[in-house]
Amino acid sequence: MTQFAPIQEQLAILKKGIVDFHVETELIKKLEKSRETNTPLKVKAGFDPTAPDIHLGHTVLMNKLRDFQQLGHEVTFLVGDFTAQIGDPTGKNKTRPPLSREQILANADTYQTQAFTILDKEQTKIRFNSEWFDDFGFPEVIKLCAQYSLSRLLERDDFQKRLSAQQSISVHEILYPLAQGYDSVMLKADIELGGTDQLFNLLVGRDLMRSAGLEPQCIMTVPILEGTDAKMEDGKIVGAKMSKSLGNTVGVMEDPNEQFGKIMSITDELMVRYYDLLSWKPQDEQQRLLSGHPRDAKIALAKELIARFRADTEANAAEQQFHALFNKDKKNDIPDDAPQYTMPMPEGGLWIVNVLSEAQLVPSKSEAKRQLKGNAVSINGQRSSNLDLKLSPGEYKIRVGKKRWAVVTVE
RNA sequence: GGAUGGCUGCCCGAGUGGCUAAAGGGGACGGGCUGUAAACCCGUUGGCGUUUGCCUACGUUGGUUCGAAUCCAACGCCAUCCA
Repeated sequence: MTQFAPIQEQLAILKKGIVDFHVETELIKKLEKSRETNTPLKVKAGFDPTAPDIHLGHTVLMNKLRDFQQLGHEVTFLVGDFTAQIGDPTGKNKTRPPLSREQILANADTYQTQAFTILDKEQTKIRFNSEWFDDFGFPEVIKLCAQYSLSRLLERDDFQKRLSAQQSISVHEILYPLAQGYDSVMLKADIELGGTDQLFNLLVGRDLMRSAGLEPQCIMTVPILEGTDAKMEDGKIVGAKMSKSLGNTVGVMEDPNEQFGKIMSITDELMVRYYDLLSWKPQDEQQRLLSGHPRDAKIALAKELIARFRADTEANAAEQQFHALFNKDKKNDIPDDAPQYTMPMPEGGLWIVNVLSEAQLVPSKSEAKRQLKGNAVSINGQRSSNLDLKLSPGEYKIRVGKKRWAVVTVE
């Protein structure tokens, strides 16, 4: 008896939401064999150990891996600790400082903790590609390079772009796809998953496996999630991918109140996309929510995600916090957990500009003055644009704009 | 090794001797309108001094000049081409 579901059933689940899929007939064969021998398929996904924090963008891939696991297959998390030293060419040509062994291990560790809010620990294996690359000698490098042609490597999209823009390509960059492909050889992966930007690398893996006499891996790519700042233009979502360096992420480990707020602030169109790629709710329920008030649909999404990464109670707390803060119709209230500051009063009163800057509500005194002039500052619910204001002893609830506040006690 | 072009504020980009804290755009922030959405309108966008003021800034270091982002020299970095 096999523990695996019928092929067509599995295929339907696995194909959902996939952008590129190579090659369906091969996957069907693999699934058949898996059923016959009652062995799970080996699903490979790479992870870049330079950034330990995972965000919603990464979870799109995780969600797909989870589908595999729920069907009984085995996920291998490949930590690219060796390849991290090369750096994927897609990035800007900043050379990043090489990470220490400890740093990589620490990153891999936090990464897993976060990943396991989605994935099943039992069905996940962790491997490091330094296992085989640390002792990889120059003769072997030559041998590996001999299996692929330069013209094929240069077909890669961003190499093409750089070539036609007359920008330079370093030699080590073209080795990256080979290294990643070789990982698949070593792991004997049945399937490799990645973002659509990984398609080229994944395909190289197929070729290298073939030349190594192995059955080539199947390939699936998932869409790249747009960051929270993506907007709608001409009926299309336009925006950079979610990435920490762009500051448009919602982190899995982030403060739930922040997560809630960030999700509430995305555009309505982007919300539909987020539902599509992130929600685990059944299709009909998603439809029902999306046909209602967009604000309520966003609330439901925010709660679903926070509950997934944390707990239901935290999701509810975040919702309440949100309502407490913003539903009171601009009462200029500030939350209970506002930062507290106590300041001594100098001769003649404490100047408001100093208060704002010392309470870290603004980055500089000049900025404090600007915000005052811009009518952004409220004190105990009263707007004030008085640059000369001095505070006498007492407690003040001070708010700058919508999102910055503090309680200041003047002694 | 040689030749050429470039290096300006968060980003792009104008600026070829004083009127330049540096046009314009983007982004960001703030205000209005809202659903902490979008769109739209308005304002702000180096720091410090509570005004008039001072300091720092146009790759780096020196120089010319009463005065330099702007002229000169050397160096550094990026890119392209030739070898």
